[in-house]
Amino acid sequence: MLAPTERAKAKTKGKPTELGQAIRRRRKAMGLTLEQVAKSSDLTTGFLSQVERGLSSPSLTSLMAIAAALQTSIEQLLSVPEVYSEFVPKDQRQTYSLGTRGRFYEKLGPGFAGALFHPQIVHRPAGHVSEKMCHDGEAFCYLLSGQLEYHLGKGIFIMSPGDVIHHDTSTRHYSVVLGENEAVELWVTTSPIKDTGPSGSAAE
Amino acid sequence: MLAPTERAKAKTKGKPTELGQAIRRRRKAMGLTLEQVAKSSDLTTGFLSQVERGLSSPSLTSLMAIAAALQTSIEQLLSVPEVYSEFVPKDQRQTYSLGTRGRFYEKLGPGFAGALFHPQIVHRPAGHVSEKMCHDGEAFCYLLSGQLEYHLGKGIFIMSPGDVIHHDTSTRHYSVVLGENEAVELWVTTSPIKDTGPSGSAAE
DNA sequence: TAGAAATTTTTAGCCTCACTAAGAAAAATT
DNA sequence: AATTTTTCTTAGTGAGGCTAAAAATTTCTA
Repeated sequence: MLAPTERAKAKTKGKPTELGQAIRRRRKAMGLTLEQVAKSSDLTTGFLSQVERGLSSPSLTSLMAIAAALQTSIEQLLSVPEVYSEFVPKDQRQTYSLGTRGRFYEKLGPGFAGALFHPQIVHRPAGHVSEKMCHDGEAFCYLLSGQLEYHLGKGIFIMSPGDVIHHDTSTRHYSVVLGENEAVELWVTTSPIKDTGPSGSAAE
Repeated sequence: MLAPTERAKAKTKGKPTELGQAIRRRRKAMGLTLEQVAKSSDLTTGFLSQVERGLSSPSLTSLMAIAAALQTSIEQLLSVPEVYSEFVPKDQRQTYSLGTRGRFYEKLGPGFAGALFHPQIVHRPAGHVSEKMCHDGEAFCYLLSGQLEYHLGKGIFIMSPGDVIHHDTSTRHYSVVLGENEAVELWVTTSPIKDTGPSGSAAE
């Protein structure tokens, strides 16, 4: 157990430094001086300089003011997007098979660092029932082919190709593949696929 | 100009209260006591109680510890998603026409409050050239039909149906519809469509 | 290229508040 | 109803969030 002063010092390390870099990056991208941001955020140039160089950590309220001055959000500043893009032609998708009754994933690129979106295409055979799920995040699904019975909270939807569904994943949800054909689903979720994919496998 | 003490007081209002509620909501959802979270985050129950009730604002470092103890992220705690979901069958998509050379949008539902995703389907005629864009955010595109020449930073990609591209929108980007047929694109972006859609219209 | 102007960094310091420990009160359990 | 658990309250500390002013560095201009 750290002594109080040492504990406080230890807690200063880490994220604030990346935050400072993100703030400077954003400020320069917008062509603003420290003085301009200081004025907009009602802080001083000296403090902003220290924040950007990781020598000081802003309070949440000051961080909000800085984000507003930079016309961005705290979320954007806290996650440091690096310019990394990937184009994935159809024939270069990576395929993952979980060996559970013919269901497999096509992961659509690794995504750039800090990306919010985690896209994938899921193939499921007729009759497949997904695990009932409920977790923080957001999911968007576009049905490419097949037929789904989608259970979302108390609601039940029959999905056909071209249909979409977009919901907060904290609502309990699961789906069943209807008919004689496999279902092909395009998913964009906020959680990495491996952890919480649109369907789990444990209950199957 | 506020006096120093008044200024500090004024800066305490706002977000921290919503943050406190989010923290309590998350903690209760996980069935944890203040004691357990306090232990995991190396803070005291007294402080957490005050944070949850908006009487204190945690430093960024403490907020990180709290988020870790709650197995979530700062981003999740700072944005309070409300449960609102919508299923959109194919034949119920709302269509928006901008009257610019046959391009039109099919907006895929309004999205629930606080949603990060803004999905839409865009139809563009052969030869269409989008505006060159560069703005904060993230975009994912799945090409449903047609052919695109996608310019992303210094890179140029020819997209065919089933191809995807996922990038940070701060990289300059635009696209051209190739061939004799229209292009149909499924987009999921972090910005509302009306503001910064996958293609603008001003330059056309 | 030198000097002026703009911008950023440094320094010293204040005082508020982030956070604690301990006890009281409230809620839950037995 | 008594006990245990959980949350809230209180008093207080000290460090760091943030300032003002000066110094250093960078950029711009003639």
